[in-house]
Amino acid sequence: MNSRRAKSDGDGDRPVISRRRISESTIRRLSIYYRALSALEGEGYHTVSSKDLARREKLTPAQVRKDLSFFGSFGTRGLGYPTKELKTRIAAILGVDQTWNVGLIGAGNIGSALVSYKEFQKQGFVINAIFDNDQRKIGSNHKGIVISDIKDLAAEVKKRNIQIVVIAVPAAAAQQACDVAVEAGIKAILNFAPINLKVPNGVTLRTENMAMEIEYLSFTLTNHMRPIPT
Amino acid sequence: MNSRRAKSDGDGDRPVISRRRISESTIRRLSIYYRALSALEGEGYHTVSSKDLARREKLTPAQVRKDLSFFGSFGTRGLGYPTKELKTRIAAILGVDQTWNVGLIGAGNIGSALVSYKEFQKQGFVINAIFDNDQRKIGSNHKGIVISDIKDLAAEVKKRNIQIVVIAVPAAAAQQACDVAVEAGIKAILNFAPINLKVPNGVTLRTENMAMEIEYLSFTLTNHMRPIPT
DNA sequence: AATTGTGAAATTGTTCACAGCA
DNA sequence: TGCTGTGAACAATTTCACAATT
Repeated sequence: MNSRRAKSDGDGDRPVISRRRISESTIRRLSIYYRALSALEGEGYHTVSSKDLARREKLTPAQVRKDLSFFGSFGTRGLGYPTKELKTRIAAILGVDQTWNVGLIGAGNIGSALVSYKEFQKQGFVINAIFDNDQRKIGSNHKGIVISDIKDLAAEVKKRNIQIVVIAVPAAAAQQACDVAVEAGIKAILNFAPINLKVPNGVTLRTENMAMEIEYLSFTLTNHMRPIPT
Repeated sequence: MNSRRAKSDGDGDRPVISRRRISESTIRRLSIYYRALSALEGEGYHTVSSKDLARREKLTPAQVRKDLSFFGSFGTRGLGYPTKELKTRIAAILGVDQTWNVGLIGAGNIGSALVSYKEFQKQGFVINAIFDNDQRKIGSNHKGIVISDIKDLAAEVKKRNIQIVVIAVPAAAAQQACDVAVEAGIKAILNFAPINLKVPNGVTLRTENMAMEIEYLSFTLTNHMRPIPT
């Protein structure tokens, strides 16, 4: 049943997920499936086929099945996937079946927007600490969260068991903020500054570069191109 | 020197850029090179090699050369690329050598943050219209830009020659906002709502999904994985 | 001596196509 | 019959490796 052939991945044992390295695109699509399943569940579908998911998200059915197959066999031949259960499984794979404590560095425009961003909260990402280096902001209260001095980051990370740090400071200050987070033992960083940060091995960094996306649009407009299907 | 050699798109001749389809990843990296070159120029480098660029952005030299080669031969063997000129060339390719008029739909948290986002302005993306459907917001002034009723979007698009629309409304309202933009003739849309929007052929849509990025982090933390190099 | 530009090779990712099951 | 799960075929992307050039 569980076609999981435990595999060794270098040396020791290796988990569930593996033998083959899961690609970044597969993980991204898992997020997509998760959101689609939430919607489908709300629409009353008890069962969903790879075709349904594919049509809804503009992918191919084979792609959906292949992605899911890396993690196990969740479907029933002839029937499809049980909506609710598949959603639960994907939530477990993505780790959104738990709460993550998130620290935010930077209480500026983007930072403020993120504190109110519903989608984070809905998925269990709870911002419970905000850091800044502006003395005028420190000590003040933002949506019920006190803004701390970035100097106290390590202490707060420990005290509040913060696992993820979001960087929302200007580009010039971003590497320093990143270093502070790494120094405090953080292993996952989401960066909104338009700059390539350096992190040591073992720390996962994702950079959300909004300028890059709008430049892509400008490229297609400039070159009269048909959009490259995403 | 607008090096844009007009091209027909389907049968006839094909431009500079092309004959081979430029991949999305190449375009993204062009944005990266552009930013790196701006920095290098500021640091006083007159010349830069593919190796320099690669090291700086954690890519391979071959990748840099291959990407650039799709658009022409900008370098000198033995020497490298002229920093300033390469930057100018890439700016022309990306279309950031001109000003783009951007309309923003949604005057909420994310929308407000975008209006103040320096990186957009720096690259020539000027938000000069804001739309909302909340009567309390309409008519008020946000950073010098009057908030208009979304009903007037088509008229404003025409009047202000708006070429790009940014959607920053809740997921439930996003498709409708998108339809309005498409109806007004917009060909490039940047969407911040966590939902897969439908657009007709000929319209380029990019979706910036912040939840997806943080879920990726949660995945790596959950699975004790080494980060997949980006 | 150094570095580009680029075919060819290697790798990675996607789609096909079909056996296996419900 | 319908749809999953998956190896094999195919396609796209990246890296290699080297001739060309300064």
